Amino acid sequence: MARRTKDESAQTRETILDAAEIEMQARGVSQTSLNRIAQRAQVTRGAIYWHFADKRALLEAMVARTHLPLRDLRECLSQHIPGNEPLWLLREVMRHGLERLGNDPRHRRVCHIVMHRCEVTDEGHPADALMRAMFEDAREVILSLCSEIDQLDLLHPPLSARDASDMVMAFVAGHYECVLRHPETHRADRDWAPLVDAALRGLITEAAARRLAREPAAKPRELEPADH
Amino acid sequence: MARRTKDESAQTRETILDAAEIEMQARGVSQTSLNRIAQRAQVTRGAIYWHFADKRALLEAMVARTHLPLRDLRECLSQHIPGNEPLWLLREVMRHGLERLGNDPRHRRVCHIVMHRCEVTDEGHPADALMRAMFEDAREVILSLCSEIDQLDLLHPPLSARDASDMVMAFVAGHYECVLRHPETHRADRDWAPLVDAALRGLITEAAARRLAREPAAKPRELEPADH
DNA sequence: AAGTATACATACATTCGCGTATGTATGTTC
DNA sequence: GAACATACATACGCGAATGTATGTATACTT
Repeated sequence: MARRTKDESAQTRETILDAAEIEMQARGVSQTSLNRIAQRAQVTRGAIYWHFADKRALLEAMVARTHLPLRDLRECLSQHIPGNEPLWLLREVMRHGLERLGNDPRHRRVCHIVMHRCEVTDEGHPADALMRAMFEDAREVILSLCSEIDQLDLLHPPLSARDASDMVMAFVAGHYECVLRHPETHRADRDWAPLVDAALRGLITEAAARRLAREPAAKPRELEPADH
Repeated sequence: MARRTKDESAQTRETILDAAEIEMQARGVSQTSLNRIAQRAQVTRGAIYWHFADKRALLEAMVARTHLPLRDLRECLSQHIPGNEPLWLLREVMRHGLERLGNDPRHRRVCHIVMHRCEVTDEGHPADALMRAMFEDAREVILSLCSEIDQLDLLHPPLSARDASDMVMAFVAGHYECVLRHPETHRADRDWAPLVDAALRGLITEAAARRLAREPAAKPRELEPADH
């Protein structure tokens, strides 16, 4: 068989990406041959080389398919925070970032691959560049929120906005690490709210913490995962 | 040349491990051929196969060379905590775990390799088993400390000992992640004390937090990195 | 209805790294 | 000092994965 219709071709492309996700999650990127991916996708390597230049491009497409810039998340969430207060916004961003681990299996798989199933080299792996882009994107949003919080004098001394940002980044990254690498002991579908509150509580003044505890944030509507 | 003396042989072994550390950190485990390691160590692959069964065994030896069980760290630190109070002990464990990133370059390199330069497969990479062992070892110590803290009624409601343990693990893992993966923005030689205090502050009651703030823990003597 | 571009499948050449088998010179033992 | 074990170096065979070149049937264009 050959020359399917355009829709079917696009479908083939998705099938290949799905197969790559599953195989790479199980065996690691470098241990997953294009042949294995082709077999799972019920095609030959020829099809893969038709749609993607090489394994690197395949990986990039895989990540791009699920990548939701945090900037957009902030935009979206900010519409649901009364008064747009940065502390409440930050709480929602953190909570949503962690809940996505349990809600969005594709995000979870891709993060798993990019974080643990893929070697980083000094010349820069394809996925590494994307990791860094995502990290920088998140850091920019979080640092700006922390700066706003700092300007409201809500940070617990002697913490700076930069310190708070580092803490939040490490908090999220650490829980991603635990959940993805040790799923048997760390479940993703837990209630993250108490942990987010505990993390924030350490960063802000006692007064701010008490206000935060009194006002459990309004739950925003569910966000649809980025389809692109 | 052949048949060096026993000391020289041991020296060769160390040289190979050093070379493996450097190469694997730069290129990733699977992208580092034994040939490259041999070249850097000024030997041939024959020498490597004499000292190690295969690449897996080489990696294991590399990790074993720097692995310091957290259990031992706790033992060691507990001698310097007056009254052996679990909250202060936990603070020292966290602080020391992070400071080791800046102090012990070998530990830092090996952690970098095991966390980011090495693919995890489902059947279990050699380094993965060691990662899990280290993680479990740390979790056991930290969870037991959190349980003690919980029994003293120092945990902020509604947190359980398990919650607190998860938070501490994520805190440390997250900062390891940030420092190792993004060294240009996250330095390891910073002062970790304020961040450790902030993390703990969110986990414990306000009263306990105030007591902790009043008593900056006695700095224990430096620990020598695990040799052998 | 014919021609062309598309969407693959098939076949081939090349490279590369691993493991092992074997060679060899030197320390060590008796 | 002869025999043996050690600590490597050298050489070989192998499989596996990659990239490319080519074949081919079908959709789309005119």
